[in-house]
Amino acid sequence: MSNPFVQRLETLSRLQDADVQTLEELCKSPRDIGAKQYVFRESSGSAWFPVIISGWAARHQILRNGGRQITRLMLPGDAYYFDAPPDSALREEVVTLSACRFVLIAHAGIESAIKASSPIGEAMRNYGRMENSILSSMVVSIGRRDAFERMAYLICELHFRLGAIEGAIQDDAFDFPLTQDDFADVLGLTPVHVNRKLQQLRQSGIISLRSKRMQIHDLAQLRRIAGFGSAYLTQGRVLADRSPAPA
Amino acid sequence: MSNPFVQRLETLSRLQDADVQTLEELCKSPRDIGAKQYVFRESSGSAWFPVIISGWAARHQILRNGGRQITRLMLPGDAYYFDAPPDSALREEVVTLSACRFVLIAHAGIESAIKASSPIGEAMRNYGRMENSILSSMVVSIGRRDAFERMAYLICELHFRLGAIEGAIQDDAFDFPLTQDDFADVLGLTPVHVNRKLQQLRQSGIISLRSKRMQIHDLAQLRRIAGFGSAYLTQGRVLADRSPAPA
DNA sequence: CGGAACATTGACGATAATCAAAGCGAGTGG
DNA sequence: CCACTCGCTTTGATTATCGTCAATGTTCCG
Repeated sequence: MSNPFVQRLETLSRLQDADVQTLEELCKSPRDIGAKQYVFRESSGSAWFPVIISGWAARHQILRNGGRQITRLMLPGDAYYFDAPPDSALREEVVTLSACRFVLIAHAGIESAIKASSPIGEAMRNYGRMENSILSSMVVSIGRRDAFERMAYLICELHFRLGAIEGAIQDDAFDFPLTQDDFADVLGLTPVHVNRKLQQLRQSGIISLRSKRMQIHDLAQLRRIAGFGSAYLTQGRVLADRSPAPA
Repeated sequence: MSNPFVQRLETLSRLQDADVQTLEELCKSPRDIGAKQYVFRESSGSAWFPVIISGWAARHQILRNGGRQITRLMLPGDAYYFDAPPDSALREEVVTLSACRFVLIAHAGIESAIKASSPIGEAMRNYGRMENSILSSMVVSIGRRDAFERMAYLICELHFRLGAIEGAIQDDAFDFPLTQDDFADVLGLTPVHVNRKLQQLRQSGIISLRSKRMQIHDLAQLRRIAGFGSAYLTQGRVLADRSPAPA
């Protein structure tokens, strides 16, 4: 089985064999770690960034009042490359949500790889685009979808993202290591509310979730509920047209 | 007055004079456009990306039910470079919120600039980092802060971002072209609720806002309310330590 | 002056949070 | 092997933040 991070970058840009070689080189000496461990924190400095090889992790922020918001679920092949710049006050942590295997890649290492090969640079920029677009969709979900739709959306997103990872999905079922507390912290809800909405999804026969295994029974309906894959573009005119925007 | 986009990139990486030259070249022939106009939409294709030179714009998504969520306020110097990849179902639009001047930069143009000069590539990656970190903080705000704190946070963020743009802030006051409807669509609230929380901020003497001009009277308190600039790192152990995470 | 867009206010309703307790299940130690 | 425990899930009762609906006011502009 090949490295999911390298595999990911291959889908994001047309890499040469030499590029793949270089990247594989950067990913050797992986480490294993249990659930609920910190992979990356302030004390790690910013000389390396983590890449998840297997298992799930999350970026999160903790607030004064003890509130916690997960800003990004990290699946195999995901990196914390586009973290806040070193001088930023905002620095997120990376925690494992299940047992994980990960590597730390030196920023210097990837920098010189980028300098040496522009497809790698392009792949990293495209990776950034992807992250950005996921983050945007989270903003939309949390900002404008109710709890039920939001949960449906996240499940759709995970199903979609895992689909790109070989062996992660079998017959619309996949491992789902999140506790309901974690789930709540992704969705911006309370665990209690998550529990209730989860029941609702189960009782509708759309999914089942038992012992950390998510089975989607009715993907089409799940997507309909979530409004997944259908960002609606407003009716309107093209660039620099001075007509008023639609209501 | 120099180009705010080039200026921005200069702060993000150590550019050579030649780099600045190249970038200025890419930014010639700006266009002017009124408020509530589309700067970028599906029909524009993805050959160019817009950069705001003056005025405010926004990236947003529209949902089936008519809901709208702004995912990013774009201030002078902001680009829509890190948009969703061309094959993504998710494509956001860019609308102006005030009269704007902007340029369209060809992706091909910036690509070759990046190929020719690695500091430009680094600057663009750092720009992506910045976007990413703002998006993350939006997720945290919308997910875990109540309406009052959230509004305070956004004002702090804008004050901070505008501070990097020369001439944008005078004595903690700045132009604020958003209607309460726009404001609501950034915050994930209803206009009515925005109105009420705005009153609350005004009556506390912390800000005033009249005729599209925001004046911050008590920045320190605003930041306290928002929890701005204080991402709390959890207590815990360093990398790959197998000790349990704190509760 | 008239109109349209925007802001404000009030009454009411609904979604989600809070508080609290009980149930379940997997791993541990006696 | 069974009781125990700890973490997680489930349920109920209550509260509150925020949304909805609707009307009135205000400002800006042609």
